[in-house]
Amino acid sequence: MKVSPTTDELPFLVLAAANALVESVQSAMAHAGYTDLRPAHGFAFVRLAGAGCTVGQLADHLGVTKQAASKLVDELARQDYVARSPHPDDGRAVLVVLSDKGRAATRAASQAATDAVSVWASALEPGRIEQISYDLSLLAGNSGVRPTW
Amino acid sequence: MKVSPTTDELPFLVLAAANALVESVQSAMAHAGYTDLRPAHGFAFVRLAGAGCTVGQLADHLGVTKQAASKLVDELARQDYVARSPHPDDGRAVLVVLSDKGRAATRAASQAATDAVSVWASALEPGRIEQISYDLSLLAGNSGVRPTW
DNA sequence: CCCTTTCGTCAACTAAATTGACTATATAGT
DNA sequence: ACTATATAGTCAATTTAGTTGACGAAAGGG
Repeated sequence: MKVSPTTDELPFLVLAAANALVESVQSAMAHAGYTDLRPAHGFAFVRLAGAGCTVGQLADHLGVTKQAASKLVDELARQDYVARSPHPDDGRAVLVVLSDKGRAATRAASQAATDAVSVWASALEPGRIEQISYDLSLLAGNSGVRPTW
Repeated sequence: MKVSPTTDELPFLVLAAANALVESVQSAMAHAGYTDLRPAHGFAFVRLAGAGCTVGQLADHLGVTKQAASKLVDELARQDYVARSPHPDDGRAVLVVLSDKGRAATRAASQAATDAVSVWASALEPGRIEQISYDLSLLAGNSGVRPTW
């Protein structure tokens, strides 16, 4: 099958764009004083926002084992970003919830991400963003946000 | 600043699209029998294709230390994907070049990536790909392809 | 020629995941 | 109600992919 030269570069562009985005958020967070948070923590916050979730659900979201998720929660709890609370419906389970500090960090990260794409969006023709969102959602399928590599 | 709901999801879409792409290539490679290669190796092949490069150049390309790159080359050499040859111009340097097997793997990976975006492209309106390439290149800036997280 | 820098590798250590084993709780079958 | 099995989470040991530090060999500039 014949493809345009552009098509060949596209995989690299998608990768590079994702990197640029994460680096931008990471840099903004570091600048805001959150030097003890890595991107993986940000991905966890996404799932924890709202009512929180169990360790197992967090593990599924991140695409790692329950043990790894448990360690991540340990870390975040030690730094006061989250708290473990007993699960109301299941005595075995642990409900992990964001603390005030955790919610503040989540807001900062979310804002940083929105800023990054806003700057980008302003460099594009109006309406292009909606197109791109739709197009990317086709490529994304049901993949999670967490890179497994 | 006010942003559309779409803008908020965009960061996740970009990440998910990148993941889907890498997973697709990885899966195709595994299916083709390359079960001993990880995405990091693929990123190395990109740089090695053509005349090859030194360990230091590879390290720069991958965004890791020279020591880490040296280990990666060890691994690839043990599996016969690359060979170390003396550098023609610099007695200290090592020129790392792809073997026949390495070139075959590189072609397979490249084809898998092209296939993935081709399938995607065929689901989009004609001409949209060129727009997306341009738009993504703005977001990508000069970021490399290798995630540092 | 030295003196300094650069290229690559060896070694030891670290970070973040894995697999395996175990306890406590929940749930299904009889 | 009682036993059997499955599930949630954690502890421990191991693996993996990277790091920092130290070094020898070759290059290059006073």
